[in-house]
Amino acid sequence: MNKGVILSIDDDHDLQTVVTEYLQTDGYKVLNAYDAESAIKDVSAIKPDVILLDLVLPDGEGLTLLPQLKAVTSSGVIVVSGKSDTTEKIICLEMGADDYITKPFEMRELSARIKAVLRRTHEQTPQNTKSTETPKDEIIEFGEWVLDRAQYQVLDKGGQSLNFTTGEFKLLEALIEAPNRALTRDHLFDLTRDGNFDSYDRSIDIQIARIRKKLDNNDVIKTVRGVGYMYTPPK
Amino acid sequence: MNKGVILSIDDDHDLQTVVTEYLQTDGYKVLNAYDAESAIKDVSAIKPDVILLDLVLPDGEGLTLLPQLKAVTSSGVIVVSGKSDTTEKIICLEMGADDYITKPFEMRELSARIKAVLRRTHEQTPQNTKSTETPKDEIIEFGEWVLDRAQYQVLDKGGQSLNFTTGEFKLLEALIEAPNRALTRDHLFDLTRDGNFDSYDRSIDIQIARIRKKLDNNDVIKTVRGVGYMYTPPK
DNA sequence: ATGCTTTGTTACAAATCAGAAACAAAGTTT
DNA sequence: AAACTTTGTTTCTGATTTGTAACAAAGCAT
Repeated sequence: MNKGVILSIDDDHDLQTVVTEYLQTDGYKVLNAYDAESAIKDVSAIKPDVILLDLVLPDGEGLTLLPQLKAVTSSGVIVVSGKSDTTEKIICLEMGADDYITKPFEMRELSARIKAVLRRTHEQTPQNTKSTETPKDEIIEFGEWVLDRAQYQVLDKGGQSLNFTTGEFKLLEALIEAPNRALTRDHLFDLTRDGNFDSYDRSIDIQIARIRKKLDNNDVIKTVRGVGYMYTPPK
Repeated sequence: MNKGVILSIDDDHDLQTVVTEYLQTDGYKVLNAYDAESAIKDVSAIKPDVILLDLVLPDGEGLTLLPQLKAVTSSGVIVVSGKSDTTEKIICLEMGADDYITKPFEMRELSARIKAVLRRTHEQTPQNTKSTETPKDEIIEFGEWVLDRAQYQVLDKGGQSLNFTTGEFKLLEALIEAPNRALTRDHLFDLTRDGNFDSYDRSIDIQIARIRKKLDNNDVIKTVRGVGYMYTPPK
């Protein structure tokens, strides 16, 4: 079985080995590149289905490689980065990356993401049905607001931006993705940031308060005492 | 808070001690096993949420234990190994391990991985005590009421919330999950809170009384004299 | 019945929880 | 470096939740 061709561009040979072996047993053909120059060559030669791009490359910034790659091929690109920095993530996604994964990651997660990217990139090109269809909702409307995932923004229906910070955005997104379900602070913490949650941490509470304020103190986010918070679709 | 039950299978008693103490202060219940035989017994008896499996065990290879464990339970398994060998790691993951950690490791890392595994395994099987019923038993109807686990609420059939506190909710949930079975106060205490139950503690009684009141003094919760309480499905 | 034990009820006190505000720390931009 | 943004900490406060104590009621045995 060949599920697809993957080009892994990474300076870190150990990681390369692990990733390659795993993905091969998982049914993919895997090719390796260790620097930008050979990567570009490989890409135009073989047109892989998915490209794994580590941002730390020997011959310069991997970030500059991203647009070059997108120029030569329509492959899906998953950026691999050591930083779990959200702004970098956004930059990458804006530059055309299809997904973003931070080290250290688990092979299964990588595999799942590859599968997802493959599905998305292949959905766009099978015949000409309707190219307007998006696999995942980029925009979620709720009440008088709109959550725009493409731009990481929350807007009111007039199109006015509500100046959500990234942290606030992610938290709201996490809540909205599980409507009518009470999520613990611990869980919300997990979903929106790295690190460990300890029970005296009130930061989620604060952020909820800030979100509520920006949403005009509407009660879309209910507090579930002793548990956490819950989003309830308005109207 | 009880975040979950962990079974640590390890020959190395010193490591066991350190790990156990740390995880307990971290909010988990931790059980120990020192060889394959007792491990299997323990697993089928208690169905832990996560299993820590050290590959070096006295009575043979721990690796052969892995599939046996997966056969008896759906617990997440984290393999602990002295070798940082990648192929071994892959083998473990292919055999069904959910994660892999190499010695020496930091407690915080272990904790983070446990949390991640818990999250994943619980996403797959959300509270599946009865595996024969619907996979998502988020809502349990009983008599004229509904127990909604997603929202941590008890409602009447009209959809009106009965304002259960989280403590009351958990207690009712514990009872309902074991219908027609008398549960001791001790057990109920264990199921719903942390700390030690002492025999003069009447708090369970009080909470039962409050639940009954909110359920309109119906007799869904029967008292079993000298033992504790029992939920009997109405109608 | 008569004690004795167990459970239910009530009132009250203690503990816990979440919101708000003010402030501090960290990260960005200029 | 200075100004600004974003995020987290601390403290205070009111409200809810929970536990304790005392007593009443019910169950059980003789």
